Amino acid sequence: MLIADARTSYAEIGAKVSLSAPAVKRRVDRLRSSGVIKGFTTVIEPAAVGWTTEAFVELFCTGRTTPAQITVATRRHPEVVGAYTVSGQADALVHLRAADIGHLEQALERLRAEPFVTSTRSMVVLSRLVEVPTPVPAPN
Amino acid sequence: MLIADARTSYAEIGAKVSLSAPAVKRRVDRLRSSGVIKGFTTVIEPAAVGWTTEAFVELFCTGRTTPAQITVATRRHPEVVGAYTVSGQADALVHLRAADIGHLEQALERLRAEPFVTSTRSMVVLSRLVEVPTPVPAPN
DNA sequence: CGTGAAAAGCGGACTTT
DNA sequence: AAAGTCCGCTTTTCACG
Repeated sequence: MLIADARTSYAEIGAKVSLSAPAVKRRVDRLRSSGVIKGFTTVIEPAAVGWTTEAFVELFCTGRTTPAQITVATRRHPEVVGAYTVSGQADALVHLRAADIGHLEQALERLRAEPFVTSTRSMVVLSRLVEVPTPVPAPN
Repeated sequence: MLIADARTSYAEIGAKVSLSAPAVKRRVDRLRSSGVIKGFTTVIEPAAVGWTTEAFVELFCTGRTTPAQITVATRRHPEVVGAYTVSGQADALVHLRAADIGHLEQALERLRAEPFVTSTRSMVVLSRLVEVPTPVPAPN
């Protein structure tokens, strides 16, 4: 219920699971401190705040590039909203969000300038078909 | 502030921006109805709920495959947490989350069985380096 | 947009199971 | 160890100016 709406009251959750509001709060607190719940966020429509362009970029890196290096490098670029080391030909996959194509090009140029990047392969997103904010665990 | 913590009180936000709590609520309500704010969610650690494997899969499709077709097909698979039509060799990029490699293999098999899929190219995620839940608009 | 007031929700302390 | 109850305090949400 908190995935569907992070502002759901403890009493309302309690009504669904037959628990008192304080009991629900204690459980949520426990989920937070045990790291299951990482936090509560707001889902924004990127286009509504001027971010209309999105791309996935495969990174090909020099022989001894560590994941840590890629992490610190990609974090420097505000356009990076996701980065993963992957199996396959590429070493990493980077998810970029930019204001427009010009901005994307510029961000990509900066990314390619990183010393360990040997080449890249870009996929510009034409349309977002599906995007689940949080993976919902299968209900029992 | 609601991106950083969706449960921040209106009074606290108001203190930061010099506005009364009701004024903040009215603005948030307006952002919701205008579609800027799509909702409030909880960020879960997938591994904590048993989803330890992740992959990005490029989809190569038959000549006349529509985005709508890909949308309905991918939505049928609960492992799909993201899907995008893209420029480049591939027609679409699909983000999958599964319990383990076996589950991922099975999900991939099901995806490949879709009639319009001619071939796929998978990148299994080795480690998640960066993941921003919501793209934070640059502060002025 | 601010104010003030009513209703709802939160988060302790304490008791019970 | 975890749930329930009680209760003061905060937050939400409304009507009004």
